[in-house]
Amino acid sequence: MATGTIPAADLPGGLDLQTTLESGQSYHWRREDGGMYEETGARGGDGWYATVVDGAVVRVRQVGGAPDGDLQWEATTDADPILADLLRLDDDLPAIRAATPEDPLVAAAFDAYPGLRVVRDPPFPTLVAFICSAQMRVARIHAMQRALAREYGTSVTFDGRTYHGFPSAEQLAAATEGELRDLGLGYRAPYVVETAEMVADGRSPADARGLAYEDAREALTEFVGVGSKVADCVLLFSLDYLEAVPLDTWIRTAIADHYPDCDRGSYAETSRAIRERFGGEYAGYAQTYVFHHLRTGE
DNA sequence: CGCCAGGCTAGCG
DNA sequence: CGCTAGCATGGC
Repeated sequence: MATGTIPAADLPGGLDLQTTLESGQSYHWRREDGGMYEETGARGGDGWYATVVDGAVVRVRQVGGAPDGDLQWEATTDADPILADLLRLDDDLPAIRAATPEDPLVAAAFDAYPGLRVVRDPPFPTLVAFICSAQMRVARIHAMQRALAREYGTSVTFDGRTYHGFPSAEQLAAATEGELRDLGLGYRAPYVVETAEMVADGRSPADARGLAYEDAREALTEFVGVGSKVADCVLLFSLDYLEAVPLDTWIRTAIADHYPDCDRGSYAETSRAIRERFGGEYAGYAQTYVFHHLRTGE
């Protein structure tokens, strides 16, 4: 078993591991202390989180408190580069904030969650998770992804425990709509099966990389169950488009309450307006802070 | 019981 | 183009 420590105090802006993993952007980590990602879950901070990437198990926790406490990890391989990638540890949070126009809501959101980072999750699992996210609460999206991993993913044993990787497109394409409905996916079940089949046939969501932002969003909507909002989530939380601002119910409420002039009617035009209001290049970062701030009730 | 949750698709004008 | 009905499920 490989182990290591990453001093979060050395990262620009630090890291809040729990908030980053439980703020509704990533659905591929599990808290090992039995926590269920309850919306009002206890904020311990000393719990382990685990994920499986390319067959490797990675377990990590933060000791000493966020945002400066050390990250301790245990894994089947060297997890330093994996964690740097998944948690975007190279992002310079103070520089990102400095590039974001400060208004009262944005300032309050940044102040409330120092060390919150946007994640960089693998493309296919992210695509499936956000197809499942339609009209669904965060805790239940987590439950769906756990069920998919348990039923269709490859199991890995590490340190005496069994972990389940998220299923590949081929594994998920072998599922039937009825099976996924039985797992509680509801009307999203056929979307997931059809998109898995598309990816198994060679069309990866990662192919959107390299396209201009709005072209990339259009390209992703070719997958079944993927509209503008889900496409923006995949672009922001997996494909490095930090300017993407997913317009979900919370952000639409924020626009109505705080930026009414940004409501231009259509998704595309409202998206442009709020993206500009949030400073363009890192607008998705501001969106992530505001989303979490509003959703946790302030 | 009604309402809501990180919306999308198909079908219409 | 834009607009809307219908769609599953569980928690409060």
